[in-house]
Amino acid sequence: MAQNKKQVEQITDMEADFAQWYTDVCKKAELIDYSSIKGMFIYRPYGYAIWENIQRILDDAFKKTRHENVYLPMLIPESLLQKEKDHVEGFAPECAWVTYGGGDKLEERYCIRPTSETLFCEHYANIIHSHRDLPKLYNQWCSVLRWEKTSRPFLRHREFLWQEGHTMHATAQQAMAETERMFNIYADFYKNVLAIPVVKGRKTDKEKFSGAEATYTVECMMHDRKALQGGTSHYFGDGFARAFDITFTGSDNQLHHPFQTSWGVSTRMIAGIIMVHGDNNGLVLPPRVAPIQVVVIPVAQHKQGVLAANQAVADRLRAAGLRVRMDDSDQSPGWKFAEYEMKGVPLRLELGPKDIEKNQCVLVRRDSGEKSFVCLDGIEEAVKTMLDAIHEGLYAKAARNLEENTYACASLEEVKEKMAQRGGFAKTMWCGDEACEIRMKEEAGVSSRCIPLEQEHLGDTCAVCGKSAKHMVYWGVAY
RNA sequence: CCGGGUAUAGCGGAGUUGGUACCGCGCCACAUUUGGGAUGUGGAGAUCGUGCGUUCGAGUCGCACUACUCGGACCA
Repeated sequence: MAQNKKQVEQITDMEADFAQWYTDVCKKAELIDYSSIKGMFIYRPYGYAIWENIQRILDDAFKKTRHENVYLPMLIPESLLQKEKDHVEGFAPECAWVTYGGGDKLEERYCIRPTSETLFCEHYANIIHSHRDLPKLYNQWCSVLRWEKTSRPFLRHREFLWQEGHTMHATAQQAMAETERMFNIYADFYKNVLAIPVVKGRKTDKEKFSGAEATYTVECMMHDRKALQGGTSHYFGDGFARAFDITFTGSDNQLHHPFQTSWGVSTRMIAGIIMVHGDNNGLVLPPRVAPIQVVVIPVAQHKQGVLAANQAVADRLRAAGLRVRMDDSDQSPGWKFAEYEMKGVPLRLELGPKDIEKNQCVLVRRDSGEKSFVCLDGIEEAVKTMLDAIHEGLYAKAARNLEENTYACASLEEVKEKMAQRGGFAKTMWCGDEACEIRMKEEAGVSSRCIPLEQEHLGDTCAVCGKSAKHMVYWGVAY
């Protein structure tokens, strides 16, 4: 049987070519397919199911914090987009435009939304009149379009799926609290659902969202030690409210501008899952978003009673609330083992005649390959316990990668040298000057990832210019 | 957007000095199998990425375009 190994579609080793490994996993785990337009990807059922699980869990969290879902138009008139100067400068270069309606050229062209701040503002201006109308806590699940020059599955699409929360508040303090609250929901989601450790921090002015006063970010480290921005939460102050003339009458009977936030995560999260947890056998999915948590594989399924026994176990696990697939197709067991490993199913349950005799089954963990014989009595609890253990194991492994590849540097020279050797995150002191940030990019090839909330005192002077330091900053090469 | 590479059946490849295409896997049928990608026999599947051009004749030569891919620049 081993001789047939070469007949199987292989995944490039990540050590040999990480980018190629990533592309192979996306295609071979059947997450994605290409369409005929560059950067426009097809989310296949297995890939989309991951997104559905992410959506469901996040949406529950949003609802618990009293957010409401809405749906706004996909087209934005050019004049509306241009109302906030920084915002339009940030997004106009990558907009796609609709210029014809039917056979007629339009009087004004419409941008296909790259993000919906302007639409939300236009709407909020109509519906917010009194302090009693606040806060407004809206969220939208939709796709957005940005005409990217280069594209890669999940990492950079021209059209991608996301959620964008847009909220309005009576005071700056309330808006700031909302920015932090959603930021924390993202960080918790990464840890508790995706098993991905994050660095929580604030973006520098250079890196923050076009039009925002402050941008908070969760930064993740991939297996190749490059950074991926996992989600952002923005505080807008009242800048947009002023630009869009949104006002409300306060309890003091005076007219005020409300304060605003926006926050979002996208299908890019899936890229993070792949590159944090995956290995040379393919995808490794964290159990809480895995479309299939347990795959049940009958062994010697032609034999009397085997299928029925497998069906019974699968039914019991489903009844216990688990996502289960039983594969009774006529492929050989070995083929199925390899197939579901490539697809990253966290746990495999094998059940054959010998097991049935002993009232047991075989459980095999995807993350470690560890195999154990487990009694069928109480199998539901055993499986749940093991899925939790897998989650913890994945998190611990990713946390180790993050920790081992984050290091302090005292000078630009040191950042340059260490970054070339090992990548990862370099942490240094920084004066707060954009010029130093630009030099860091030009000479060491890294951008500032964030100013971590948890600051460390590494010294008194900026690693670039030697002037008095204001913050400790993380630097890295980002996707 | 800049630079390198690639495009032949679902996938991976071969295709000579230009003559309408071959192999392995996969797919379909049947039989034997079934605890790590099973075996045999038979069968189906391609206007060679798209468009122009050269030629009696183009998978093969030329030009353009598109897409993929790697690197860089740009960008949330």
